[in-house]
Amino acid sequence: MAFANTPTERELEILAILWELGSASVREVFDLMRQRENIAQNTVQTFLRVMEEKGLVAHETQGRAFIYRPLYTRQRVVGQFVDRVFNGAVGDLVLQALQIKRLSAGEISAIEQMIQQARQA
Amino acid sequence: MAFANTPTERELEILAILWELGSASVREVFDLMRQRENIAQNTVQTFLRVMEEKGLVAHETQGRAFIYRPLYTRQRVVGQFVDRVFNGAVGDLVLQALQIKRLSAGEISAIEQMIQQARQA
DNA sequence: ATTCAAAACCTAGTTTTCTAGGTTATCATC
DNA sequence: GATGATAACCTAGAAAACTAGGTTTTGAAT
Repeated sequence: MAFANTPTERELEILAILWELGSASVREVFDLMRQRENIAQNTVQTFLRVMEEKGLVAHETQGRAFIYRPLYTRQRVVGQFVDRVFNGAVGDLVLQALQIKRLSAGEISAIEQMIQQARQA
Repeated sequence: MAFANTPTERELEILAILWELGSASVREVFDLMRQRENIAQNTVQTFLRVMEEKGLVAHETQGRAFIYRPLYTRQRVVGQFVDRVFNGAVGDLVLQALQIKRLSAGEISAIEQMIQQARQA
Protein backbone atom coordinates (compact mmCIF):
# COMPACT_ATOMS: atom_id res chain seq x y z
CA MET A 1 0.00 0.00 0.00
CA ALA A 2 0.97 3.60 -0.62
CA PHE A 3 3.24 2.33 -3.34
CA ALA A 4 2.01 4.10 -6.37
CA ASN A 5 0.52 1.55 -8.63
CA THR A 6 1.26 2.35 -12.24
CA PRO A 7 -1.48 4.50 -13.77
CA THR A 8 -3.97 3.26 -16.33
CA GLU A 9 -4.72 5.11 -19.54
CA ARG A 10 -7.50 7.20 -18.05
CA GLU A 11 -5.54 7.89 -14.94
CA LEU A 12 -2.66 9.09 -17.02
CA GLU A 13 -4.93 11.52 -18.80
CA ILE A 14 -6.05 12.93 -15.48
CA LEU A 15 -2.51 13.10 -14.18
CA ALA A 16 -1.52 15.03 -17.28
CA ILE A 17 -4.10 17.65 -16.43
CA LEU A 18 -2.88 17.90 -12.87
CA TRP A 19 0.71 18.24 -14.04
CA GLU A 20 -0.41 21.05 -16.27
CA LEU A 21 -2.40 22.89 -13.63
CA GLY A 22 -0.33 22.03 -10.62
CA SER A 23 -3.47 21.21 -8.69
CA ALA A 24 -7.16 21.31 -9.41
CA SER A 25 -10.65 20.53 -8.17
CA VAL A 26 -12.74 17.73 -9.63
CA ARG A 27 -14.74 20.37 -11.40
CA GLU A 28 -11.72 21.90 -13.05
CA VAL A 29 -10.43 18.56 -14.26
CA PHE A 30 -13.88 17.70 -15.51
CA ASP A 31 -14.24 21.00 -17.38
CA LEU A 32 -11.05 20.34 -19.30
CA MET A 33 -11.93 16.76 -20.11
CA ARG A 34 -15.44 17.49 -21.31
CA GLN A 35 -14.02 19.79 -23.96
CA ARG A 36 -12.47 16.86 -25.75
CA GLU A 37 -14.74 13.97 -24.86
CA ASN A 38 -17.99 12.83 -23.44
CA ILE A 39 -17.63 12.11 -19.78
CA ALA A 40 -19.57 12.62 -16.56
CA GLN A 41 -18.27 14.60 -13.65
CA ASN A 42 -18.98 11.62 -11.40
CA THR A 43 -16.63 9.53 -13.47
CA VAL A 44 -13.84 11.99 -12.96
CA GLN A 45 -14.57 12.16 -9.28
CA THR A 46 -14.50 8.40 -8.93
CA PHE A 47 -11.21 8.25 -10.72
CA LEU A 48 -9.64 10.82 -8.47
CA ARG A 49 -10.89 9.06 -5.37
CA VAL A 50 -9.49 5.73 -6.53
CA MET A 51 -6.28 7.35 -7.66
CA GLU A 52 -5.83 8.70 -4.19
CA GLU A 53 -6.21 5.21 -2.74
CA LYS A 54 -3.53 4.09 -5.14
CA GLY A 55 -1.26 6.90 -4.08
CA LEU A 56 -1.25 8.61 -7.46
CA VAL A 57 -2.70 11.87 -6.13
CA ALA A 58 -3.46 13.57 -2.84
CA HIS A 59 -6.04 16.15 -1.92
CA GLU A 60 -6.71 18.88 0.53
CA THR A 61 -10.04 20.46 1.25
CA GLN A 62 -10.89 23.98 0.18
CA GLY A 63 -14.38 24.96 1.24
CA ARG A 64 -16.52 21.98 0.28
CA ALA A 65 -14.33 20.95 -2.62
CA PHE A 66 -11.32 18.66 -2.80
CA ILE A 67 -8.25 20.09 -4.45
CA TYR A 68 -6.14 17.34 -5.93
CA ARG A 69 -2.46 17.42 -6.73
CA PRO A 70 -0.38 14.80 -8.48
CA LEU A 71 2.00 12.62 -6.50
CA TYR A 72 3.06 10.40 -9.34
CA THR A 73 5.57 12.33 -11.41
CA ARG A 74 6.11 12.76 -15.12
CA GLN A 75 9.62 11.60 -14.47
CA ARG A 76 8.38 8.21 -13.40
CA VAL A 77 6.08 7.92 -16.35
CA VAL A 78 8.89 8.76 -18.72
CA GLY A 79 11.13 6.29 -16.96
CA GLN A 80 8.65 3.51 -17.43
CA PHE A 81 8.04 4.50 -20.99
CA VAL A 82 11.70 4.38 -21.89
CA ASP A 83 11.98 0.97 -20.30
CA ARG A 84 9.01 -0.40 -22.13
CA VAL A 85 9.57 1.04 -25.53
CA PHE A 86 13.33 1.54 -25.72
CA ASN A 87 14.48 -1.12 -23.37
CA GLY A 88 15.89 1.58 -21.14
CA ALA A 89 17.89 3.37 -23.81
CA VAL A 90 17.25 6.99 -22.92
CA GLY A 91 19.43 8.23 -25.75
CA ASP A 92 17.27 6.45 -28.29
CA LEU A 93 14.17 8.05 -26.87
CA VAL A 94 15.73 11.48 -27.10
CA LEU A 95 16.76 10.87 -30.67
CA GLN A 96 13.27 9.79 -31.65
CA ALA A 97 11.75 12.71 -29.83
CA LEU A 98 14.00 15.19 -31.57
CA GLN A 99 12.82 13.88 -34.91
CA ILE A 100 9.20 14.53 -34.18
CA LYS A 101 9.06 18.20 -34.98
CA ARG A 102 10.87 21.48 -34.99
CA LEU A 103 11.70 22.87 -31.62
CA SER A 104 11.66 26.50 -30.68
CA ALA A 105 14.97 28.31 -30.15
CA GLY A 106 14.27 28.39 -26.44
CA GLU A 107 13.70 24.67 -26.29
CA ILE A 108 16.87 23.98 -28.20
CA SER A 109 19.07 26.02 -25.92
CA ALA A 110 17.46 24.51 -22.84
CA ILE A 111 18.34 21.12 -24.21
CA GLU A 112 21.86 22.22 -25.01
CA GLN A 113 22.38 23.37 -21.46
CA MET A 114 21.10 20.06 -20.26
CA ILE A 115 23.59 18.31 -22.45
CA GLN A 116 26.44 20.44 -21.18
CA GLN A 117 25.62 19.27 -17.71
CA ALA A 118 25.35 15.67 -18.83
CA ARG A 119 28.69 15.90 -20.54
CA GLN A 120 30.44 17.16 -17.44
CA ALA A 121 28.93 14.90 -14.80
CA MET B 1 -9.65 -1.18 -40.81
CA ALA B 2 -6.06 -0.86 -41.96
CA PHE B 3 -5.82 2.21 -39.79
CA ALA B 4 -3.55 1.19 -37.04
CA ASN B 5 -5.53 1.28 -33.90
CA THR B 6 -3.43 2.47 -31.02
CA PRO B 7 -1.77 -0.47 -29.23
CA THR B 8 -2.75 -1.68 -25.77
CA GLU B 9 -0.25 -2.35 -23.04
CA ARG B 10 0.35 -5.95 -23.98
CA GLU B 11 0.51 -5.12 -27.65
CA LEU B 12 3.10 -2.50 -26.93
CA GLU B 13 5.19 -5.05 -25.12
CA ILE B 14 5.08 -7.31 -28.15
CA LEU B 15 5.82 -4.47 -30.51
CA ALA B 16 8.85 -3.60 -28.43
CA ILE B 17 10.19 -7.08 -28.99
CA LEU B 18 9.60 -6.85 -32.71
CA TRP B 19 11.32 -3.48 -32.85
CA GLU B 20 14.25 -5.04 -31.12
CA LEU B 21 14.47 -8.11 -33.31
CA GLY B 22 13.29 -6.58 -36.55
CA SER B 23 11.03 -9.54 -37.12
CA ALA B 24 10.27 -12.76 -35.30
CA SER B 25 8.15 -15.89 -35.14
CA VAL B 26 5.53 -16.41 -32.48
CA ARG B 27 7.89 -18.81 -30.81
CA GLU B 28 10.69 -16.29 -30.63
CA VAL B 29 8.46 -13.62 -29.16
CA PHE B 30 7.08 -16.13 -26.70
CA ASP B 31 10.54 -17.26 -25.63
CA LEU B 32 11.51 -13.72 -24.74
CA MET B 33 8.30 -13.00 -22.89
CA ARG B 34 8.34 -16.17 -20.82
CA GLN B 35 11.68 -15.16 -19.37
CA ARG B 36 10.08 -12.28 -17.54
CA GLU B 37 6.53 -13.45 -16.97
CA ASN B 38 4.10 -16.29 -16.97
CA ILE B 39 2.36 -16.51 -20.29
CA ALA B 40 1.23 -19.17 -22.73
CA GLN B 41 2.43 -19.37 -26.30
CA ASN B 42 -1.18 -19.41 -27.43
CA THR B 43 -1.71 -16.07 -25.81
CA VAL B 44 1.14 -14.57 -27.73
CA GLN B 45 -0.12 -16.09 -30.94
CA THR B 46 -3.60 -14.73 -30.40
CA PHE B 47 -2.19 -11.31 -29.77
CA LEU B 48 -0.17 -11.34 -32.94
CA ARG B 49 -3.14 -12.49 -34.98
CA VAL B 50 -5.34 -9.75 -33.59
CA MET B 51 -2.58 -7.20 -33.95
CA GLU B 52 -2.37 -8.06 -37.60
CA GLU B 53 -6.10 -7.43 -38.01
CA LYS B 54 -5.55 -4.06 -36.40
CA GLY B 55 -2.71 -3.29 -38.75
CA LEU B 56 -0.07 -3.16 -36.05
CA VAL B 57 2.00 -5.97 -37.56
CA ALA B 58 2.23 -8.03 -40.74
CA HIS B 59 3.48 -11.52 -41.33
CA GLU B 60 4.96 -13.67 -44.01
CA THR B 61 5.21 -17.42 -43.97
CA GLN B 62 8.48 -19.23 -43.52
CA GLY B 63 8.04 -22.97 -43.54
CA ARG B 64 5.08 -23.58 -41.29
CA ALA B 65 5.69 -20.56 -39.13
CA PHE B 66 4.55 -16.98 -39.43
CA ILE B 67 7.25 -14.39 -39.23
CA TYR B 68 5.87 -11.14 -37.91
CA ARG B 69 7.25 -7.68 -38.38
CA PRO B 70 6.07 -4.43 -36.83
CA LEU B 71 4.15 -1.92 -38.91
CA TYR B 72 3.39 0.48 -36.14
CA THR B 73 6.50 2.52 -35.45
CA ARG B 74 8.24 3.66 -32.33
CA GLN B 75 7.98 7.12 -33.77
CA ARG B 76 4.20 6.98 -33.58
CA VAL B 77 4.26 5.66 -30.07
CA VAL B 78 6.56 8.44 -28.99
CA GLY B 79 4.38 10.96 -30.75
CA GLN B 80 1.31 9.81 -28.89
CA PHE B 81 3.18 9.72 -25.66
CA VAL B 82 4.37 13.27 -25.96
CA ASP B 83 0.84 14.37 -26.75
CA ARG B 84 -0.63 12.56 -23.81
CA VAL B 85 1.92 13.33 -21.18
CA PHE B 86 3.46 16.62 -22.31
CA ASN B 87 0.61 18.06 -24.23
CA GLY B 88 2.72 17.90 -27.35
CA ALA B 89 5.73 19.68 -25.92
CA VAL B 90 8.56 17.62 -27.35
CA GLY B 91 11.17 19.81 -25.72
CA ASP B 92 9.78 19.04 -22.29
CA LEU B 93 9.93 15.34 -22.98
CA VAL B 94 13.55 15.62 -24.04
CA LEU B 95 14.39 17.57 -20.92
CA GLN B 96 12.78 15.00 -18.69
CA ALA B 97 14.45 12.18 -20.55
CA LEU B 98 17.85 13.77 -20.21
CA GLN B 99 17.40 13.91 -16.46
CA ILE B 100 16.77 10.21 -16.13
CA LYS B 101 20.31 9.02 -16.15
CA ARG B 102 23.79 9.59 -17.43
CA LEU B 103 24.23 9.10 -21.11
CA SER B 104 27.26 7.61 -22.79
CA ALA B 105 29.61 9.91 -24.70
CA GLY B 106 28.34 8.40 -27.94
CA GLU B 107 24.74 9.10 -27.07
CA ILE B 108 25.54 12.66 -26.14
CA SER B 109 27.27 13.46 -29.40
CA ALA B 110 24.50 11.80 -31.40
CA ILE B 111 22.06 14.06 -29.65
CA GLU B 112 24.23 17.10 -30.26
CA GLN B 113 24.31 16.38 -33.96
CA MET B 114 20.57 16.05 -33.93
CA ILE B 115 20.31 19.42 -32.29
CA GLN B 116 22.60 21.03 -34.83
CA GLN B 117 20.21 19.88 -37.50
CA ALA B 118 17.21 21.11 -35.55
CA ARG B 119 18.84 24.48 -35.10
CA GLN B 120 19.44 24.95 -38.78
CA ALA B 121 16.12 23.76 -40.21
C1' DA C 1 -0.11 -42.96 -46.51
C1' DT C 2 0.44 -42.81 -41.52
C1' DT C 3 2.25 -40.82 -37.62
C1' DC C 4 3.92 -37.17 -34.99
C1' DA C 5 5.13 -32.66 -33.65
C1' DA C 6 4.68 -27.91 -34.15
C1' DA C 7 1.97 -24.19 -35.59
C1' DA C 8 -2.27 -21.67 -36.50
C1' DC C 9 -7.23 -20.99 -35.51
C1' DC C 10 -11.34 -20.54 -32.82
C1' DT C 11 -13.69 -19.46 -28.89
C1' DA C 12 -15.20 -18.86 -24.37
C1' DG C 13 -14.12 -17.41 -20.15
C1' DT C 14 -11.68 -14.13 -16.52
C1' DT C 15 -9.90 -10.00 -15.08
C1' DT C 16 -9.26 -5.20 -15.31
C1' DT C 17 -10.73 -0.79 -16.51
C1' DC C 18 -14.10 2.44 -17.18
C1' DT C 19 -18.59 4.56 -16.45
C1' DA C 20 -22.16 7.08 -14.30
C1' DG C 21 -26.60 6.66 -11.65
C1' DG C 22 -28.61 7.16 -7.13
C1' DT C 23 -27.62 8.51 -2.35
C1' DT C 24 -25.75 11.05 1.30
C1' DA C 25 -23.28 14.96 3.27
C1' DT C 26 -22.19 19.88 3.49
C1' DC C 27 -22.96 24.59 3.54
C1' DA C 28 -24.89 28.94 2.26
C1' DT C 29 -29.35 31.55 2.04
C1' DC C 30 -33.78 32.55 3.31
C1' DG D 1 -34.31 25.10 10.68
C1' DA D 2 -36.06 24.44 5.81
C1' DT D 3 -34.51 24.74 0.93
C1' DG D 4 -31.54 24.39 -2.71
C1' DA D 5 -27.29 23.72 -4.82
C1' DT D 6 -22.92 21.58 -5.10
C1' DA D 7 -19.84 18.09 -3.84
C1' DA D 8 -18.41 13.57 -2.21
C1' DC D 9 -19.50 8.56 -1.64
C1' DC D 10 -21.14 4.05 -2.90
C1' DT D 11 -22.17 0.69 -6.02
C1' DA D 12 -23.29 -2.10 -9.80
C1' DG D 13 -23.07 -2.79 -14.51
C1' DA D 14 -20.77 -2.27 -19.26
C1' DA D 15 -16.84 -2.37 -22.06
C1' DA D 16 -12.24 -3.52 -23.12
C1' DA D 17 -8.23 -6.19 -22.49
C1' DC D 18 -6.20 -10.35 -21.53
C1' DT D 19 -5.76 -15.38 -21.26
C1' DA D 20 -5.24 -19.98 -22.67
C1' DG D 21 -7.70 -24.51 -23.61
C1' DG D 22 -9.26 -27.49 -27.26
C1' DT D 23 -9.36 -28.19 -32.30
C1' DT D 24 -7.68 -28.16 -36.81
C1' DT D 25 -4.06 -27.75 -40.15
C1' DT D 26 0.44 -28.46 -41.91
C1' DG D 27 4.48 -30.66 -43.24
C1' DA D 28 8.37 -33.56 -42.25
C1' DA D 29 9.85 -38.29 -41.12
C1' DT D 30 8.89 -43.05 -41.13
